[in-house]
Amino acid sequence: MSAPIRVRFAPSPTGYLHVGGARTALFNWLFARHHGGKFILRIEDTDRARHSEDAVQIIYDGLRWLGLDWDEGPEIGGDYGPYFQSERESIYQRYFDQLRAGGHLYVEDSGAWRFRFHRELVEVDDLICGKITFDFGNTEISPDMTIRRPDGSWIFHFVNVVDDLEMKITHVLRGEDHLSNTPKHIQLYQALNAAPPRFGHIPLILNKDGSKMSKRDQGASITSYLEGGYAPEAVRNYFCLLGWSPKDDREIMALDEIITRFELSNVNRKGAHFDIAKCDWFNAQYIQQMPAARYRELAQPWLAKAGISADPATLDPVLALEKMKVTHFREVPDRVSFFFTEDYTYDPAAVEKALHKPGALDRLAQLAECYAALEAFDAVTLEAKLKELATSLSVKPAEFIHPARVAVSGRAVGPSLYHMFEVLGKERVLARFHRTRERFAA
RNA sequence: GACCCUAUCGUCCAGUGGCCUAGGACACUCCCCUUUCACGGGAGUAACACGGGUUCGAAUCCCGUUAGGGUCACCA
Repeated sequence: MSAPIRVRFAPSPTGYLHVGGARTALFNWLFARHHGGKFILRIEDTDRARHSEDAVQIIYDGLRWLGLDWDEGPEIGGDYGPYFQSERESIYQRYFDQLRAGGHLYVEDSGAWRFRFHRELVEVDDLICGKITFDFGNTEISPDMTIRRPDGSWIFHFVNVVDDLEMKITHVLRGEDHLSNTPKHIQLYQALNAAPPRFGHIPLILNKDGSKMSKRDQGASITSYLEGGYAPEAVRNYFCLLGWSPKDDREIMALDEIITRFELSNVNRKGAHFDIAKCDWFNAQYIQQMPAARYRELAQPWLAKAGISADPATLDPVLALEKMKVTHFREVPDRVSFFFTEDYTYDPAAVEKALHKPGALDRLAQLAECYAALEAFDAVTLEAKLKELATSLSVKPAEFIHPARVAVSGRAVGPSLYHMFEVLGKERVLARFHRTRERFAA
């Protein structure tokens, strides 16, 4: 309890960051932040052939996008580096020699080094799963494990333990897939005359149907969220609730509240099935509640990609119009594109239904005339005037509304008509009415 | 195959022996709001895997079965 808490996320640079890995990183980060401890990032690149700059970058990008800043690790430094296993050769050699001197190792004919595992009962006191006893007493196959290949390179189990030891990791929070390896890791610590850290195994994330989540499955890769138009705060909130619960019915929670309430004892032991629909709901909720500046910030890259750029004063009123309807930021450009060009396209079905109706173009002319006389051009006035006009001509407001919507946006669906008018402004609205009448006359 | 973990609505969670004719959320259906599309509000469908115990009483404790997952690599 007295030693400062140190946890780590130790991914292998495989070219993508799996949602399960990200969630493991998140829980480690939450645990560290909750206890005022350190969160360390270590890159496990012993398999040198697979190491690439891009692969490492994907990990950094994913973690940073989720807001998981590391206190020690690549690009940050720290007192226990280097933080790439490929650069820790001399450390491994030292521990290897210690193990060898202690008589814990033997060589195979191939030249591979194996660690001699004691065939006994090993108890793991897991922070999440509780006390678990592994019986290696009468197992048929050898529990011994290779720790070094004939070519001198190191195997995961060994370097992982050595690094956790060297980096003074106090709590190892990792995926449940490592639970069965834990007794072996514990024996490695014992052979090294070191006290093992505390372990906590987090249940895995599966597909919604319960199958294992692989790279291609929807939502499996963190990159897919960056590219899918998600707000990181929303995705992070959803991930927090995958396997952890505050034990009341709160779901949308500020990060501070989650940090305060995050306890390992509240982490579930059951594997979670991933549901992208709920993740989408979180995203929509966050977007709805988002301040205009943040909303603009997240929408801007998507707008830029669609060739739309404008200053905040112009952008914000337009963006506000559709904010309540957006689920993913990628939808934004299409929803607002007609505000930024006079060359917007007309949806044929909408034209057929609203403009090719007998008298539709006349309604447009009448409404234009009415609006042209207006001083104020705000939504409230616009609505009142349109309804007044309809009443005076004894027609339904819809007779005006539908043609006007298509005239001004080219589509049958969109923002509230009057607010759309207001944002567009009198001049552009009247011009669009006029242009539409000319274009679809006769 | 051996060892280990798990088991409440389709999904995520609540429930730690009586407050449970099992609660919330997503999704789905219907209604209201809205002369667009959404948001929002309301209602509804829907679960304690099975079998034995323990107990006055079990979703909650124990055992077994079944099912799912994981590990047994010179992958991490």
